[in-house]
Amino acid sequence: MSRFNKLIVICGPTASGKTSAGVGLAKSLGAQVVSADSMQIYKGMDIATAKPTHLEMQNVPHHLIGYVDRDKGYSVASYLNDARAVIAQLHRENVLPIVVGGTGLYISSLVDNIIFDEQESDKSLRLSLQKQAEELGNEAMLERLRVIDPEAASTLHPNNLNRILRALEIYEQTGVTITEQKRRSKLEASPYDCLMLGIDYADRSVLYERINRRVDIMIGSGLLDEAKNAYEQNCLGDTSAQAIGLKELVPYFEGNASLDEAIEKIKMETRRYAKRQLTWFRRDKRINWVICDENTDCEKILENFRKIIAKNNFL
RNA sequence: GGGAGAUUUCCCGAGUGGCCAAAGGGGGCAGACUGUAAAUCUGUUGUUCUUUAACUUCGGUGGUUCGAAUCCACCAUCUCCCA
Repeated sequence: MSRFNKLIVICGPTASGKTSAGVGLAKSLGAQVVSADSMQIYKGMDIATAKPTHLEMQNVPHHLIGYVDRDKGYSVASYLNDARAVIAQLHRENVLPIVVGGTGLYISSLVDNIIFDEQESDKSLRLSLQKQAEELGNEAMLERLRVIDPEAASTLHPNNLNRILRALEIYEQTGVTITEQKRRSKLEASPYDCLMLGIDYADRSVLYERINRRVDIMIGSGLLDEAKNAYEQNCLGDTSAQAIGLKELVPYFEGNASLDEAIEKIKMETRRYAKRQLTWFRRDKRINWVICDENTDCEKILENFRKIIAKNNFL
């Protein structure tokens, strides 16, 4: 049976065990891993972004990890270009790609085959819009959007200036409203035959414990040095600077927080991030969830994955 | 031993007689999400109830008052100051 368009996705919140489950599944299927992680794409920041180590990869080829310079911007559109190319190549080689990651927007855009234009975002236009927003206020900008695109405006809260400006930016740049652009982006059917697997924990506090523990391990593995280097070299771009685990240590480096406070902050932000990921993934009804507790190990997860694959007659 | 001050809902913190289930922030929970997404933003947060509502709550006990988180007395704990 040909696998030429098959795709398995493993998603879930951070620290849920995606990486080892992905490797395990890939090994047993002769598949390869394609990361779907907006931060692991960057070079460096290995510890903060919890990139799989050489050991953890167990000789399973991993794609889209650590290949973008940290000062470079990146976006869903870039990801889709990269991921589609890698997946196409694997399909040509008759290798099953397993997309593993926690960036919901990237995953759903890939799975749903969202089409973005070539259009690059225009920095100067965005700056000028930001300036106008400062002078006129959010409401005024939202009002402006309401005139050109009432549908989009009705879904946006005045406080969400980023989205309001993005919508205005698209229109000024292309003459097409974001609503229309969204409609067009969804016209092409997905080329993939996709099975989505998710990992979650029955008890949220178990996940949070895993997160806390992992942050401690990161500290033990040298997160401080990694963050200090990034801080001193000031080498992060707008996107990579958002990574949790680096920015939270800056107050400590500058003497405005104790190390413990900074570490607590990393844990807290990671927990909150995990929660947002769950909110995103939970609404995707295609995901087949494996619900874990504190005793679930990787083998158990793999067993469940295999059951789901068999039940769906996927391979 | 003497003096001054504190104790508020998960946390911090406002509240000095009714408009207080109690501002604000944090956290928690829920949600949104198409080019920065590990970001950005929203709602909610004593209990019961669908609600107008009712009930319990502001260290403890008792009191003053039509009415107390707010006033008084005593007790407990903590902080500071003088010994």
